[in-house]
Amino acid sequence: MYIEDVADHVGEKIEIRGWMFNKRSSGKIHFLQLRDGTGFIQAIVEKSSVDEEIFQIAASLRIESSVMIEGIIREDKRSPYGYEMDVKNIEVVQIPIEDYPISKKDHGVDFLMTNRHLWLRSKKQFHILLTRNEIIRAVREFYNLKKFVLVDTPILTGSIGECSGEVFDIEYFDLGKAYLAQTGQLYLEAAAMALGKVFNLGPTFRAEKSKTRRHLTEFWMNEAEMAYYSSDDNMEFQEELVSYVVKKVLERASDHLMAIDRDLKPLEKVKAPFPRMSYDEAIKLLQKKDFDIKWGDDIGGDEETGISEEFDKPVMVYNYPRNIKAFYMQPDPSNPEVVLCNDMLAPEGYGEIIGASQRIHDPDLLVERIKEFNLPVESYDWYIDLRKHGTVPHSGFGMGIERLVAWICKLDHIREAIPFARTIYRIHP
RNA sequence: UCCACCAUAGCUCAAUCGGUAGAGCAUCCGGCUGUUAACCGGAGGGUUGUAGGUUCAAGUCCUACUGGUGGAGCCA
Repeated sequence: MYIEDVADHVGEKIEIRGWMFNKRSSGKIHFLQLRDGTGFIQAIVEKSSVDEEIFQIAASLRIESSVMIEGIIREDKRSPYGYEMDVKNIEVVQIPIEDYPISKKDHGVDFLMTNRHLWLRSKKQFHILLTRNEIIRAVREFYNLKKFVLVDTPILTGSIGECSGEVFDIEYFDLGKAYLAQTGQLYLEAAAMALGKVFNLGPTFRAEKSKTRRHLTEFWMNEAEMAYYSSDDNMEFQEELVSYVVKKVLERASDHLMAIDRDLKPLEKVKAPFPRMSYDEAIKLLQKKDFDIKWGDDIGGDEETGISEEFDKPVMVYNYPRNIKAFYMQPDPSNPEVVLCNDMLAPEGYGEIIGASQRIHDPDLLVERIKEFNLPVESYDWYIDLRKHGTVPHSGFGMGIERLVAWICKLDHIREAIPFARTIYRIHP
């Protein structure tokens, strides 16, 4: 029997198997706070209504004792959970052999991350992880609904993906260096030519020495690639995806969000269509707001916030200068200085959650651009080859799962959006 | 890689101008039949990150190092 189901068993004697995360005692009564992974409940042990032996066992329980407790479920308005259990029997699995390091008072970031394996048991982390679970479920659901095919892209790669940032490398038998994937995009482009509309969802790795609340060295990304999609089709699809995910999370996880004091009102406004703003317009807006920025500069974190605070929905900034974007992005036919791309900026200061573009489909242009970026043409042989066999315009994007979770849960830092965060100076636990 | 900040009890923090190291929580003992980070009384718990320097005297000032945190660049 799980705690989430107790409402259906009022008046019955049931057994809960879990952990005691807190205890309060008053000499002749113990209040045991229990957790079993599905919820929380308070179990009452009264000296006058149980055997002396059971009462003594309750007295001996320490924080995080693992227990199997039998009792009768009762509705009770005094309980924050609405239900309580009158204990009849306690079977101890283990009484902890060391003090539990995570106390009821505040802790620092360093200490909590060092104890991440235990920190996961805390209430806030419980609610965040269950919300993450619903977010990922909704993402997968949306792609299935839209008849996309899941294509799992490799994590070990030979050539370097975007060749932008730093990569992790490892020795790969007699073949020299292999690299941990920074993106599955190139592989999804190949798959889109076979299957039309494809997506992936998996870990990606960036060895950049970023130390901010928005960066991890290992993070989960959802990427999609659609044959015959223009940049406009791409943007329309992204706003549908994000609207769907937020809607489903509100349906299925609003209890978790409220438990961590997430105000639901801003999320309820997240419905397609989203506002769109060209890079040109964004620069003008930022200049009007006294940012020190000119046409051709990239839009940084503070600037992103400057733009997104103008709207109460995610905003899509499109068509950036070609020089500050990746080599594979399709130039705008009406203005070759910009490329057909877009970033989606989440509201409430959370910044970029999606990076997207239409990809170059012309083989000659692609080679030209690879050379322009001083990249080794040889390592892109199969990528270029795709353009020689029935090439078509196509578009796609990557969405950062942890950034999505951080925004939806309104977290201060992305490290709480993933069970075991990998940051530049931390790989343990 | 660069910039800024932090390091004192198991945890979170205090310690005035450089002058004998403190509190809450946790732990242990005792009390309490409705507690909600329970509460009340008592006890134990310290080479102030490491190494050097200035000084009659350093947790406090200076230098280096180590570890951590936030940010820039880069990105999801």
